[in-house]
Amino acid sequence: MRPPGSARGPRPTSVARVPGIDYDVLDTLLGYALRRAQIAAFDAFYRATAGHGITPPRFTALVIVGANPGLSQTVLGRVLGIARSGAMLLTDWLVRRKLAERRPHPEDRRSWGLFLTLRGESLLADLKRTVRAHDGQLGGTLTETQRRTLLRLLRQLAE
Amino acid sequence: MRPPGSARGPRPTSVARVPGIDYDVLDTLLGYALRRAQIAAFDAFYRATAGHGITPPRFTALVIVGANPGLSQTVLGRVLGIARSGAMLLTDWLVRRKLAERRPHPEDRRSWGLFLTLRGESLLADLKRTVRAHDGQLGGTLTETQRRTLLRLLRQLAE
DNA sequence: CTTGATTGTTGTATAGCATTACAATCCGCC
DNA sequence: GGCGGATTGTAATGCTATACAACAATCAAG
Repeated sequence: MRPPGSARGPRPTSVARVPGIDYDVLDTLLGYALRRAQIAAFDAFYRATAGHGITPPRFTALVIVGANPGLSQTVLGRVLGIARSGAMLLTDWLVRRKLAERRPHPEDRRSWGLFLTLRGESLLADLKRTVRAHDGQLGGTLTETQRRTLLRLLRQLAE
Repeated sequence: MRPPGSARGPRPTSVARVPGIDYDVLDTLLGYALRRAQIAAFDAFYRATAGHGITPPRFTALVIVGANPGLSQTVLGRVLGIARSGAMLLTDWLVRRKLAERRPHPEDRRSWGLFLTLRGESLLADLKRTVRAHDGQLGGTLTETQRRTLLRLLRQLAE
């Protein structure tokens, strides 16, 4: 049984193929291959951040706030592709964990500037290391060249 | 206002990069590139299936049932990587839309065999065409060779 | 025939969003 | 300088897609 408030994070979905099943057209679709690959990536991410309650959007938020101190919640939401209300909930979570803080924006009294706390900086540094390590292992069977090719093609795909 | 039961499907998340933002380490992570690419792929899928209320898992379910008639809900769940209860809800949706039906399994009175209806077969044929077309356009700027390379690398990544 | 596993089902809970509405504030224009 | 429209954060509400646990019916193995 899971204590409701504990840092647990989501459970990774299985990526294993079921033997004896015909996957038909799915095997020719980029979209489906992307989904499977992303499940594997999520699995690696989950292992890297186990126990911290960190999810991909939360990690992204930490990185973005860390690299762009003082940005507003609205901008954070746009970066993450979520609504303002969602960006606020996400920020609430970071603030509650004392990883980030809202400071009054010097030039706009409607908005906050977001900053990492020392604790946030430190956690982010740790996370960057482990996430990068697990992301590297992700292409376990991929050579460094293949990895770079994949990265380039993915980026090109997303325009 | 959305009529609750209408076929509407989820809204695609934006994939656009926000100018003036430093994405820091994210740009070196396969996991992040995968996420962005998948958003683009989902967008293409959404356009392909607009108005049918079809989501990726539903499409996958249609394809799998179509190519493996008579399979059970439990197996369908395993293929999709979801719990049995979820597979049941998904099946309920297909049955309600008269796209699939449950027939008593000849050898196991606990389970159902899943089959597409004629309507399901026909919709699936349509969907395969449009989804494949949009999936092809997905790599708009990708050459056919690049597309095949990407597919191969993605498959290798997911083992 | 009994014991343990499996299947579908139901009920309950949760996370993660969206949508809408609102007050405070900003900005451009008269 | 003041007014109207846009923008910001926030709150309230709701939905969707999942999970998990518990249950009866059924199967399978000894």
